[in-house]
Amino acid sequence: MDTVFELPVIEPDPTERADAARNRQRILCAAQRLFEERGVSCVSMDDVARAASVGKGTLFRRFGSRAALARAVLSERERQFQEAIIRGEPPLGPGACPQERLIAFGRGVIDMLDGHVELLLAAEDGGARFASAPYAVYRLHMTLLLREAEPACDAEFLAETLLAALGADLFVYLRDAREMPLERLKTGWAELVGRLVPVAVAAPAIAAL
Amino acid sequence: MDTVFELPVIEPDPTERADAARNRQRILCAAQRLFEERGVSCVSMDDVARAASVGKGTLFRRFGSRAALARAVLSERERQFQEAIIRGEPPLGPGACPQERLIAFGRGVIDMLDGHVELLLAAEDGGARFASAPYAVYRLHMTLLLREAEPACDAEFLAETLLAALGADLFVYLRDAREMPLERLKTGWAELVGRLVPVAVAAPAIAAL
DNA sequence: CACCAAACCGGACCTTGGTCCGCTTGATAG
DNA sequence: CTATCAAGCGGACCAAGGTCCGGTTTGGTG
Repeated sequence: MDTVFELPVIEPDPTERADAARNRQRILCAAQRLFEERGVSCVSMDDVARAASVGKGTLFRRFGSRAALARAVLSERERQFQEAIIRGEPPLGPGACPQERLIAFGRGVIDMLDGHVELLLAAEDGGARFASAPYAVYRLHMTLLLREAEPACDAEFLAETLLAALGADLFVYLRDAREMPLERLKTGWAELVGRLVPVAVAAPAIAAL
Repeated sequence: MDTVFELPVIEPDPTERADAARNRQRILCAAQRLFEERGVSCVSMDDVARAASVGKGTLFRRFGSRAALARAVLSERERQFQEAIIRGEPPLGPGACPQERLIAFGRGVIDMLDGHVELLLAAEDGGARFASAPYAVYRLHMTLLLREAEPACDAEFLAETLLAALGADLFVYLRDAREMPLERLKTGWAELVGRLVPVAVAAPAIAAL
């Protein structure tokens, strides 16, 4: 029952006018630079517009919201991570047993969080999290793995709740306020997954492409 | 190893001036009324101030932020729930085995969410969630139960991640966007807990829907 | 090239959460 | 009762995300 699915690649609308494309690039570069220079939370949308020499209207026309801009800046890394999940090496990619893949997935997300919390926090702002394309991919990925490992469980629900444990807001709280070291978070994730799904005894069934 | 602890009761500062107390009441009443009438998300802080015949400065002086105001409006129900947890009847209160109490706790939270999502959403807005007094109580409660049921686990970490599964934003997404019925969420929670911690004595295994 | 409609641009403008600060008032001391 | 002054008050003000719309650009068409 393994579904074939295309990951929602962000294809750069070919009918986009030249000036629009140029402005998109300008905005993305300016945003990335400013975010690195001053920290995401210290950069306003006006700042970005000004740095990109573009009107505020243009900025919002292109990206719709601050969260979406953050996502756009992250999109390349996000794409790489998805690639590693879907076609990469085990244990992250296909080949390992579901439990191992789930654990590897969580470790990967935690690493990404550790490197780009601010950006991810901005990207998940408001209700933006659940509506985002990456979230849909992660959700599907986890659902399939859970279903494979434990056909009797409510995989969809468990996937959502497990993903909640990998949210940026929780991460920043655990890391900064509760001062839990990265390793503890990763070990904790592994423990969580380990208790939820059994280790696969033998044959890793299908390689989900 | 059950720790005695005082729940952080919100004691109404006795040194508060008469006019201050009167304004607090006015604000709380107005807020509650407006929230019910028009829905939390359709009520601005200016609206509340105006309805309470109070300056905006006063409003913020008393409650500090929108999230804090929402929490204040919720505080009575919150207090009742805490009371039920700490001194109430089993399985929510003491007396039942940890697993049963954890399941009952989740069901209770889900019921509260179902009744007051908007308010809880506002209360958890921003990073306000993890800093709130109720969160600290829930966290402690779950940590103690987990530790009791499974001394070898990282109870603190697991408590945080399990609480993430009971967040208002996730709930509203699952209920409204994913259209999962309440019963499914409760059953899912029970399944999650059931897989994480063993049953105390004789055991009805999980009845996965 | 001349023309046109659609797409795009930019910045003025709106809303809203939150801050500031000069004025007012309640409680207490004398 | 009056003096005193910290606590409280209120509304002008600010920042920042997001919207609107009149003017401009682009790219295709005759």
